[in-house]
Amino acid sequence: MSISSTPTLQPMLRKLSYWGALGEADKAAALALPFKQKLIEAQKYTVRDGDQATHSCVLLSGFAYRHKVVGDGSRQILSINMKGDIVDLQNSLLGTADHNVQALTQCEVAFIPRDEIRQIAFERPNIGMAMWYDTLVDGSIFREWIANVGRRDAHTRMAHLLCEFALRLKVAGLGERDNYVLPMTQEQLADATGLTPVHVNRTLRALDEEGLISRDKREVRIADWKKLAAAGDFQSGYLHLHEDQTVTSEG
Amino acid sequence: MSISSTPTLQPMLRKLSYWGALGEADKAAALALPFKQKLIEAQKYTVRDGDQATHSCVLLSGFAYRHKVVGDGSRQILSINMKGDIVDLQNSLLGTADHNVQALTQCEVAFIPRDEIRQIAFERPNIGMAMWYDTLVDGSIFREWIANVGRRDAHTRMAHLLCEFALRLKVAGLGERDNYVLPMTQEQLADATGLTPVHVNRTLRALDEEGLISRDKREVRIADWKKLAAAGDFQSGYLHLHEDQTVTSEG
DNA sequence: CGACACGTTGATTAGGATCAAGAGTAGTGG
DNA sequence: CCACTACTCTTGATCCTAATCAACGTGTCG
Repeated sequence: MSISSTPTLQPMLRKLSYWGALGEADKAAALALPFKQKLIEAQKYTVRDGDQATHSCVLLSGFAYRHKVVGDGSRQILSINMKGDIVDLQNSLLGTADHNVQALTQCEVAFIPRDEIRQIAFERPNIGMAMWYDTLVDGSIFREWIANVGRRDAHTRMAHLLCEFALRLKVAGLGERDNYVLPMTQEQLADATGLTPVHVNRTLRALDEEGLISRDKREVRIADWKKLAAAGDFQSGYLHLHEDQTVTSEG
Repeated sequence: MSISSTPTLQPMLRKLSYWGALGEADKAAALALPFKQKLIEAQKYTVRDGDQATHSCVLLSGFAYRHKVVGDGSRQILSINMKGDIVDLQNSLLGTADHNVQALTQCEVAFIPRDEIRQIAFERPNIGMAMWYDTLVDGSIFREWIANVGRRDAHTRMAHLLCEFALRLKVAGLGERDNYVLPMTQEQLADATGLTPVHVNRTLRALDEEGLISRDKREVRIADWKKLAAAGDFQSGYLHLHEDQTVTSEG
């Protein structure tokens, strides 16, 4: 199953270290966690709503997303996950998955047994706190998304999403704040924003025509960060990033 | 500051015990946590977006809600909290509050220092896991709310909210599943569902006229649970309740 | 009894959904 | 190598759900 020559949980460690300082012993213990690595094709599920989860998935490369399907068959995307994310720490600790996890692009995923996660979390409080913190930041982003789909109009909503991606991709080392590739179709953007694909298309065009962004395929170029952040009612506090990365209203 | 003759964190302990078995020593340690008790009047804030949080609030009685205010001034309610809830474990652990916490009714609130929470969580893994679990269930409810405001129409959305309250109030020992008092104005229901007060009013009337619920002031009576759950696309899994309380589609 | 918050209802508007169709673009197989 | 296919993106026309605007009723409390 292993793909790369030196499979490693390094991306996860990077993320955890971001949330809280870890000692050398912590880092060694985290890297020593047992895992199975798999290559997941785009569109494949790694977790399905209702599954009894026994493992957590760490994204080593690629993008994944979590979503729910409601009664009439329409889909709501709940979050986008990228390199280093411990996708689904939630599902695995809660036992029963309450949503789906699906590969957005081809992904390398490390599966870590649930019990190993629990154990290291309590044997090594620094790691435990970083993991808890990670799930709390996840929760914070969910709250922002509730406000986004609940109370912002389509134009503001899209601008907000583009700003969030910009910062998160930058922090993950996957792009520049003002220039990145969005690995999603407009249909997926629609499912993330609670809009229709047609309206996403028009909203993006509007943002483009206003000079806030420019697009080439799925590459997004942010012409004026301050203006886009203002248009998107975006304040980065909810991402709980370190100060030097909270480039919200400043250049 | 103490109000009742025997101030106690018992409601919090009840909630934590619900998520995971605690030993006698765990329970004693939890009840021995230092706290300041205050009586909070309805509409008063206990936490404001942006605050540097130093304490967690435990609701000993009454109802509170968490919300965000977006750029155009409109408000999105993120969750309703009730007796026993450790409102804002998130904000206090993350350090900076990313949303507001406001009393819905008059509340008795116990404020526990943040460091005491962290300490007990790692000294007593059972308690730590229960707290983590609690924040994870919170996250699960947020995810469901994203789907609710993002992809369900007003009728379904309201029915879903009424079902959620029914179960949560019952589990908290504050009402019957088929008959409870909803301590919210229609304006607040609107802010929870991403609708307008006028449309909430009409939607409630529609549910009433269809015979799914009946109302008297703010008392809600659910005429036919199965029908309401079906109308609300409600499946209780996301609440992560124990099996005997997952009365979703059955009687 | 007056003030005020909350609930209710009607009339009209608007933001976004839906329906429909054509234009890239990439992959596939003969 | 090119036709075929399928997916994504784009645009136009129309419809509909929920928002907005407005007014009145009801209950409560000082």
